[in-house]
Amino acid sequence: MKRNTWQKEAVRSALGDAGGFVSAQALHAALRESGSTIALATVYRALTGLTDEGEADSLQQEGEVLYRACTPGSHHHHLICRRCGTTVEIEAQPVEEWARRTASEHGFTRAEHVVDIFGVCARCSDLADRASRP
Amino acid sequence: MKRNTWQKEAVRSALGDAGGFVSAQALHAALRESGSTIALATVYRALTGLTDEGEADSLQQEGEVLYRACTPGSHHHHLICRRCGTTVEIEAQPVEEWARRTASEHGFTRAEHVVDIFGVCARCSDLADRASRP
DNA sequence: GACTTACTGAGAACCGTTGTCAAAACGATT
DNA sequence: AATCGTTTTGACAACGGTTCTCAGTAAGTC
Repeated sequence: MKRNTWQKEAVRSALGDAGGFVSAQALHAALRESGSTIALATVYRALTGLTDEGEADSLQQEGEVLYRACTPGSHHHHLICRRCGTTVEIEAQPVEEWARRTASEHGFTRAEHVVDIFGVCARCSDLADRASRP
Repeated sequence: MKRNTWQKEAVRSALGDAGGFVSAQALHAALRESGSTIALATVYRALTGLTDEGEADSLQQEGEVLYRACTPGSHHHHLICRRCGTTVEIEAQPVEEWARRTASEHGFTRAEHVVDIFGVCARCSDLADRASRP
């Protein structure tokens, strides 16, 4: 039987607070920072659980996996700031259809797709501009 | 000055032969299999070089990086078989535009996107069907 | 409160990848 | 063809993120 522990709740909550995509290690550091004694392995386990249950999305970037609290049960994609990790959830029916059509046109079955946009958000763009042109 | 070695050529050629996305380790194994004495580190270095020069595309899957020989200088996406790695290059102008528009609508700049479709190709589907219903 | 058993913490282990450095070899030059 | 400066290679160590192991802890049940 599945049990509820303060550790799982702490990870869920910290992931929510993060607002964007964060690594397991960053999340662990943040939790320790705020006084928690949670172990790194537990953070990994909790994140895996959340992802399996559809409460979190994950993506790989530069050799590490990033996690984010996501609207459960909804299929969506992400617009992610490369600088600060801030993320916007996007739905795009036309892209869904395009993906399905493209796959079946080539005889592919059981198709899933990865559609993510990486950029620099308005706030980080501003900061960068001000830094380079003072 | 950049030099040409048989090792680089061997990697380029093996990557071409692979036909789909393969890992550095798999490529190294294949090369050794066919009698080459090339070192693993060299395969990694060659693949990094090819990717930098736009002769290969790469993507991350399950904690490892996969490489593929690609049409140089063309922006395209991939339709990849989860079973055998076979890959089809796809161009999709509407998706490009959608990505650009979505990013700018949310104030994001310097946007790049990742758009890949994973599925099971016709041949692998056939094989799976035959295996389960003999 | 006692019991069962899932979960946690600490560290070792794992695995893909990158760094190090002496030896090899490419390519320009003579 | 022999020499030379420099790039590249190969073998292995090191690295970093993630997973495994296992004894100890604690959630939920009776």
